[in-house]
Amino acid sequence: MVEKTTEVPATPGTARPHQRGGATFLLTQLGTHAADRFAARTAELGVSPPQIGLLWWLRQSPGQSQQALARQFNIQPSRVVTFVDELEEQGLAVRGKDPYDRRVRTVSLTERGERTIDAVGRAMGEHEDEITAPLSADERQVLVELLGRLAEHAELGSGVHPGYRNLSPKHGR
Amino acid sequence: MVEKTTEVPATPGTARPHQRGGATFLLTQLGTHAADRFAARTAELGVSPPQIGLLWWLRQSPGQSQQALARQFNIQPSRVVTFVDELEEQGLAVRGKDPYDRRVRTVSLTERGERTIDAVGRAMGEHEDEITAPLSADERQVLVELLGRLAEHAELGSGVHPGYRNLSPKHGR
DNA sequence: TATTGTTATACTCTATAACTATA
DNA sequence: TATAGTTATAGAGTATAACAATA
Repeated sequence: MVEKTTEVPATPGTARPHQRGGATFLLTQLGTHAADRFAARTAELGVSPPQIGLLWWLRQSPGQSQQALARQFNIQPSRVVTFVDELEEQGLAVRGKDPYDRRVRTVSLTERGERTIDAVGRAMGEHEDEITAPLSADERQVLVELLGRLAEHAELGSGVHPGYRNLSPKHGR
Repeated sequence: MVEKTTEVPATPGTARPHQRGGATFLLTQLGTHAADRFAARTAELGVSPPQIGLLWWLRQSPGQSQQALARQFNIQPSRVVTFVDELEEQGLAVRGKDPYDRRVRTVSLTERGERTIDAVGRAMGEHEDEITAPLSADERQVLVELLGRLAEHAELGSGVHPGYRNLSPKHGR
């Protein structure tokens, strides 16, 4: 797969009845919007949000094995293979060999991958500015503080990626 | 399809690099979490979030044609057929005939559908309380005010359902 | 000819299970 | 026997197109 669709898939799971006002409704609405806009912005750089997650992690922890990546993002090893295949085809990452264990394939960024993730970092800054544009600096700080307390209460780890959740322990049904 | 999985599907579109602090990251994280919890809570009532959207709308606007529902939620008419099929199988809604146009099938709630959507309404209240538990009443008001301004700036309509977005005008790719 | 509802088909994404090569 | 990587298969979910009945 050389190209990859970068739109956020239709997620009926986030549907909600018509109701304004509630903080949770606004959170769902804005969270979806923010993810959409981020995907649209970074699509111009040729990378999708899940790819970005991997690139970001590889920049600070290069040479990881694919198993380590699967554990880090809590996804199936077979998905890692697909993602890394894509990144290699796009020239953003390369697989290497572990000299001590010939089973493992290490993954590192190429120079182009470095440049791309740098550009993504700049896009993230612009994205943050775009989303929080109507707020003053003080108000942004208040918002971050309130949202941070909600996240802490929800026990969302600081580095938890909603897109990489493991769906195995299904609820309901 | 008698039963329906109610988990939020894996949405790599919401993935984000490891970064705390940013308001947009928190919004995505919390929005996803809120949608997950809502789906888990209402799964006990036997309905999924997209079904809830339809039931909610049908309560206040009963007897809608399926075409009207498709326009209202900005989804394909064929999806409406599937959703209404499910609701009928679960005994939550019934199709009727339009006496003036024999092509259209109207959709209305059954008594059981009414009771279910009432229960969903109560669950929404509990859900709101759960998510905003760590905030005082004043703080909740501030949060809603700030989020409301972000939503207004993003031009998100008050009744826009992120889960029912039409994906046709694709961006990127 | 256009519209409503429906069915059929294809495509994407993902989870699971098999398979290989090493250890 | 266990583990890393890979490939193959199957299952949701959804978009698109084709179709029948009616206007």
